[in-house]
Amino acid sequence: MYKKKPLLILTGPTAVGKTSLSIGLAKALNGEIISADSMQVYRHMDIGTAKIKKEQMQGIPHYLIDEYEPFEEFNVAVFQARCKECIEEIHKKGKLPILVGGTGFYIQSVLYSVNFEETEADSAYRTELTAFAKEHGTAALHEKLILVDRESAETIHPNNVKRVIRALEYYKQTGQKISEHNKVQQGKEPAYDFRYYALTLPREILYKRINQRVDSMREEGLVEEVKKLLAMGCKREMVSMQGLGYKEILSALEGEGTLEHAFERIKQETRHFAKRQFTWFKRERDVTWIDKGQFQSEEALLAYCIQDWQTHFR
RNA sequence: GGCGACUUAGCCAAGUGGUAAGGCACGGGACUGCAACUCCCUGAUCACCGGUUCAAAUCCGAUAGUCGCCU
Repeated sequence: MYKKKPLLILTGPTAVGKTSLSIGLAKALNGEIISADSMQVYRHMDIGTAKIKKEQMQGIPHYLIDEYEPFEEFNVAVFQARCKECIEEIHKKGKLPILVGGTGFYIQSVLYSVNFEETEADSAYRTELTAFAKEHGTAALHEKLILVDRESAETIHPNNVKRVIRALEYYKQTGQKISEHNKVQQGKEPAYDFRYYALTLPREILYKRINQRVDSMREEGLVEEVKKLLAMGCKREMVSMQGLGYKEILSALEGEGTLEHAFERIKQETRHFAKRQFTWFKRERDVTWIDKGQFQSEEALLAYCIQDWQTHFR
């Protein structure tokens, strides 16, 4: 029995096979799926995000997929709020919410209930600081941070302009140090009876799968998809267009290099992304690793997961 | 068979006498409102042998491999 509300989390690097496993889990455990993916929330971005298709869902309800337009703003705070709503809704139905996706940052935000309420993105201030960094250099920007929040300044590398700006923004809006805020948030305990599964595969196999996936994206018409997005008015600067596969095709279409080259880059950068995901999940506490390579078949893998879940929350 | 060029880390590539730039890849790491983002860290003794020199990746000779041209 559960002491708190149950939550099953399934993650892992891109292209390990989260999607297919998630369907099996949902069916077996009477669950519904919430996507924890920063790109699949956008409509019209199907091929490049390897979004699950309607048929594949097999009737299992999916949340946070196709919920926003590519030009809408979406971020962790929005995700967290929406995700919590979905979890509640699913619980109300007496079903198990299954959070599936590769955006570790998003998963963290809901599992540990990181508090985002107080502040809001201040785009004017952000652009102002970005311009400042461009003019006076990253070191000068970093010095501003040293003045208000020495601790953050020590952790954030001066070249990491984005993070430096966020820390400054936080200070401007709240009058407090983001390092203090983070310290408080880090100590939080999960509000759920959860299991946090991270699927993994040997590097070489994963990389091969990534390459194949990118090839099939090309065959399925990723280029056409990007052209459509362009026709809809999507611009390079939009967060959605920074997605892997989109930014590369976009720049090829705008005359920077060939499509051939673009697809090579997509493969390369997807591998890098997978590596970053490993780094993230490795240091995340409470993760249960599941090496897919250990199992003879999908079924065996699924059976193992189901059993693990049930032995923890019988 | 002859002539010529080339041979620097997994790849690309600077360096032409004073003790090995850089880029990419691989690997590792950070990350608490842009996160599929952004950022950080990490490698060689210069094909091989011999010689010249206080000192050679850099000069000379031999060997091997690669490429080009010639008969």
